[in-house]
Amino acid sequence: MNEPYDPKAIEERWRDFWREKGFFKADIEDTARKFYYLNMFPYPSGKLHAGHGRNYILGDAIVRFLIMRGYNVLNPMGWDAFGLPAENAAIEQGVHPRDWTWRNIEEFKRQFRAWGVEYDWDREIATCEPEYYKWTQWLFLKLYERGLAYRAESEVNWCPHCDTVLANEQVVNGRCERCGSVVERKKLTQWFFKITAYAQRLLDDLEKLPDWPERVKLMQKNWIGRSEGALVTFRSERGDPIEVFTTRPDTLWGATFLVLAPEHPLVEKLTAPERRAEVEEYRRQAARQTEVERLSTEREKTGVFIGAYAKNPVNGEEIPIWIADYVLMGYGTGAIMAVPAHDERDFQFALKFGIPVVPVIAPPSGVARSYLMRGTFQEGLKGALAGAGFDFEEKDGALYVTLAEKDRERYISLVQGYLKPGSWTEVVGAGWQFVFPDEVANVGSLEEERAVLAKCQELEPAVRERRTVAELLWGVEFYRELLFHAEYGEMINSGPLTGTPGDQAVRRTCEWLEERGIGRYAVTYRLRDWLISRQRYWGAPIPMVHCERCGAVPVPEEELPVLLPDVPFIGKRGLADIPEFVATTCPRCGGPARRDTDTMDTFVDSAWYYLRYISPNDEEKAFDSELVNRWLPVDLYVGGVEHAILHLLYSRFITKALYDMGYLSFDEPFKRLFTQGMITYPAYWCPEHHWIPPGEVGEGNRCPHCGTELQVQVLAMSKSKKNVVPPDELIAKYGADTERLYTLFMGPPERDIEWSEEGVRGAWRFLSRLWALITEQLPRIKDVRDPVAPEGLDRAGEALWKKLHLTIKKVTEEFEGRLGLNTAIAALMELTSALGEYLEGETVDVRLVREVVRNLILLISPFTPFVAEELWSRLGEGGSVLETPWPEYDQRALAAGEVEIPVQINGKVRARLRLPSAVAEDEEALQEAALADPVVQARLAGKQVKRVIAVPGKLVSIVVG
RNA sequence: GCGAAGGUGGCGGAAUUGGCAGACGCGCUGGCCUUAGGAGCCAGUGCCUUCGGGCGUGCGGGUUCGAAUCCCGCCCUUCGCACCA
Repeated sequence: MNEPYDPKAIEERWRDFWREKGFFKADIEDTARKFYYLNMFPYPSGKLHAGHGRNYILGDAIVRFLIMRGYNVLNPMGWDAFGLPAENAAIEQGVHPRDWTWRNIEEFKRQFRAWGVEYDWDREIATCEPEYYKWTQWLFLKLYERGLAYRAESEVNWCPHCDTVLANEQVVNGRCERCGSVVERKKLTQWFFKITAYAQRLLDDLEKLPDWPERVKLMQKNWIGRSEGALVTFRSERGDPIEVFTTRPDTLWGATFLVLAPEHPLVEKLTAPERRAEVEEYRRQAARQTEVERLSTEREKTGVFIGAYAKNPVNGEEIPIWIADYVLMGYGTGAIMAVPAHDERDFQFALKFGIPVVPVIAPPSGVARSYLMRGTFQEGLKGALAGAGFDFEEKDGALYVTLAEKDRERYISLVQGYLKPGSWTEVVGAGWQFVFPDEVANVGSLEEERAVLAKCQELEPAVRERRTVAELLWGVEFYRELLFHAEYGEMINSGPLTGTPGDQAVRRTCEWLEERGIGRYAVTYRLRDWLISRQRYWGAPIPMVHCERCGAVPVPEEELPVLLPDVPFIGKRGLADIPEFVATTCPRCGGPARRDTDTMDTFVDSAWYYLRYISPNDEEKAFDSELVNRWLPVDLYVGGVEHAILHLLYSRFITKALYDMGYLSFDEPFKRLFTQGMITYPAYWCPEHHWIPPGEVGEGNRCPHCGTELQVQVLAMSKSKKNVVPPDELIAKYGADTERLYTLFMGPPERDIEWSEEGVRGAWRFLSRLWALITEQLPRIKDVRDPVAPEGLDRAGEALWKKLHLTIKKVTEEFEGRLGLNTAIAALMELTSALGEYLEGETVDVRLVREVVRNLILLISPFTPFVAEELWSRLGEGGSVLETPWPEYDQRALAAGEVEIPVQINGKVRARLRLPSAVAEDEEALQEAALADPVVQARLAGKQVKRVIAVPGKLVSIVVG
């Protein structure tokens, strides 16, 4: 028996080989055939687990492929090294965050080496080093110079546990993304980056990114949240302008109240004295509320009337002003016009607080309804309705009429004649009309609404407690679904614009408003400015000084970096707890001043790091524009979807800002983006002992500590949930190649997939088989050097030869295209099996065996580089696989030989023909061959052939009667 | 609620200008080897079957010689956003 496959014996031999040979070093000056491959750099938080492999092993395989294809590959790695966990560890364990961080970095590097994952380590960067964050600070100053960094007081998201503010993006469902605490709202003076100035370009330029996943682009699009509409100025009774934003200016005539956000600055000024106490109370309550409470969707609307009125500029109506927390200060103008007839939220609010509703848009359905209460009409109406062709139902003596809008007038005049004195009915559809025996009244304005209500109440005591017409109609179930709709439609009850069709309504109204100077077309975005201040120690200090005389003064560029003070103790307030850091002198006037004690959000560090890799040791500038412009945009950027919004949007923003400043000649940093899925694994939860490592779980899913039955969930591997598989153990048991192979084989790389120990063994078995097969053949193929051509081969040989070349094609195309490396590996497994079968045949051509073995080794080397190098060196061709060109497939393999053609009869496969490809590719010959086949003939006996469809190279389909 | 992606054997998944459904791997079954095996090797493995064949890609329709793939209508799952005016 041959030497068994023993990864321990072979892997260590190659671990330093590639590095020593310099295969992964990019030639930075030569961009003729450059490829910038980039993995999102990690936060060094502890140890790598098998789940991380999804990203790094994939990247390593791609890079090895590219190197063999002859690319000059730039493939750097670094550390997103600032951040809260380092600081927390420091506070808990008394170690300096830098020491903690570097210890983790060393561990990560050891694990990369064990995996055979290689980088150009000369370009390593760590964002926590002064040599790096000096330039993060430089970036801040550049943005400040351009007016893109500013300081403002604002309501911020405050995490009480982390003692710091959070960006909107770091608040998930009202909770801190990191620790899960409920986020509070607090007013603080903070630094912001003006990303909103780039909102439109960030949105438009998504079009320039055809090689990004649609999903990611859509998420960014939603996040930016552009909406078009109009800004319209209402006026208070005293003439204060109140600007509102609306996407539905066509509903302006239906505005029956205004709502301001509780924090709106005008509230103070406008509130009537007698309403003040209640308004103040509501505002206090709103401020106290957490995001979670405020955002809970189920919540009933709340709000208070502030005792003031505003004039609707389009029709002069006086409408009440309310405050309510469903209006957000941070979006639009913080004030809305409420059109209850055409906005669901406004409708709920109006119904609850008894505010009138006036319909101003006809529903596109063109359907109207009318309800006739029992006893309100004379006998004979039913017959008349039926005779006139109206549709109605009768229930308990009441009539429910459904009519088309065009029949409205006809219906009204008919029904009016049958109403008993003192009764009425309504027609609810495109507008609401009340039909009395003596008149027809429309609800087309607030005035008319009052009049109709008054008349009804006079006639019918039972409706006297109804506050509005809407409330009255709401009492009739039959009308409810027609009282509010949010669709576009013909404008009604809208003064001069009445009759404007729905598809022109918004545009025409905007024009009309602009002509009169009442309002104008406007666009708003959901995107807010990027809050970058953090009250923490372990981050890049914001390079600003606060001087009593000069105000906020930037630290001069030549004084950078503003170093983090080297202190043994870190307080919870970060730099603000370190007096010797705070005290400084003003760079402008020389007087006493205080340093800004905020550090920057770590997303700032990672928003530009891909530029630094080009010249990581440059002491003169952040990056070398000339070289950066040649190497970027990054050709392929690979990372997790969790960064789809934050990191990627910020990086795009910073790139555009630097482009505008003239530092860059491109304005999108990442040409192609690939988001790999996560590896999941069962996680076990004990209510008392929390997360239990899967290895410790007892019989029947019991907690090893208390015996409680555990809850099992399949979740992304993560240290915090204790459901990780450590690579060290896998490598000790199976070797790194097996882990690499399984990681890439388990499924398409973009999908989330559950880790399986059995699957790992499958990969191991395959490698063992491959090893045995090749080492057995080595003695007889080692010295063979003659090339092989398909012509001289027998049938089995030709089939294998063909398989080889189809495999080369398949693997190459997966690497170059969609990265479905799982199917590439499947193809390599097939080729291996085919080789095994060939070797068991009668005649064996050693030239062909050598050719297959040689290419098999090369093709599999990106996946399993250790075993590939080992076998390659034993094959005796010399050199490394990494300096051997990637195999090219032979075109002839696509055409040569015989093919199998299925024959369908009435849609079912009834025969398979083996035909020379020349016949299979010729439509007529193919058809003839199919009809001549004995199996087919037997099937067709006694039946009439109606039609024959021969698809060259594919199949033959016969239709019989 | 809005938006997107997806639904294929016992499991992960293959197959997309419409052309042999289930590649490859796991698991399972049987056999071999072994003192033993949670190792390895070989064979089988979509379901049903009266062994002719029939049925099968979430469900129901449709287009087509032919549909996992295209069209219409539902159901379910996952993800993102969520009072955004």
